[in-house]
Amino acid sequence: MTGGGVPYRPPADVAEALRVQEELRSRVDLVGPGPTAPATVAGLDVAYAESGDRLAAAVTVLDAATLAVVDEAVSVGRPAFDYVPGLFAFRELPALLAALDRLTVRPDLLICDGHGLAHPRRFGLACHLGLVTGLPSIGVGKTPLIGVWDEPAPERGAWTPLRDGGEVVGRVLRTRDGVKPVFVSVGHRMSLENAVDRVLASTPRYRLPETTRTADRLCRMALTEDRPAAAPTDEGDPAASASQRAAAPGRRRTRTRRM
DNA sequence: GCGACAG
DNA sequence: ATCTTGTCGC
Repeated sequence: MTGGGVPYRPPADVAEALRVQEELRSRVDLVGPGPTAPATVAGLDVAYAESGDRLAAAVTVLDAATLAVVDEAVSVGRPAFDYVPGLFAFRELPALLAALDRLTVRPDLLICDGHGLAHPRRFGLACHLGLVTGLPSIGVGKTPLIGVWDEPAPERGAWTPLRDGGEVVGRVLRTRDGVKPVFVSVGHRMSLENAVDRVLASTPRYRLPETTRTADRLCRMALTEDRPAAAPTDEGDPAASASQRAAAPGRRRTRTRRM
């Protein structure tokens, strides 16, 4: 599933990570325009354990028309890099790529949980993921990383340009009446206009795209199901036995793999 | 120099 | 990201 793009190279330190971004940024396709009527759309998200030393990455593939989940995969592992704003992708990419590798279908579009072009070096997670997979990708951030903008009108579909250093790097988009807007930017092989259309098409009811929501639920569940055995509990404690039941490694229809 | 800073 | 209590609204 990962094939088709540039090989992923894990950086050893911050200096190397910065070099990788500077080198790859020019290879991003900012023309697109990308699929206008994709058959499938994938959502990607990562959940962390409280300790912060474990994470689960999930990919869900949805029928773009019905938004029903048609495929999904998870990968459990450890953060691959320290969290540094701007270098965030190196932390989650290995796990996300492992999950993508386990899909049985190659999605037509990737909707990422994080920014694309709206990044200090114009190479956020969505760009990196698009380039490595070779797939069209969009970045949808819940909070800003860079840029200035005006508040969009309160109606769903309203937007204002997100600007940084004199250039438009994305759009601040209202996906639902009266809710906090999201930050949409191009990842790879997509036009900004089409990216916004695809985000709205995958956001029929809630603030975030259904793709992101299904992936979010999946990785959270994987983190719980794959957790080490719980400490001994009292026999008659209903709450304790309930939590054990939930954490018990039972049925698992999703392809999960430890990294 | 000081603060901000995707998840 | 994750930890958190209540609260407002459909």
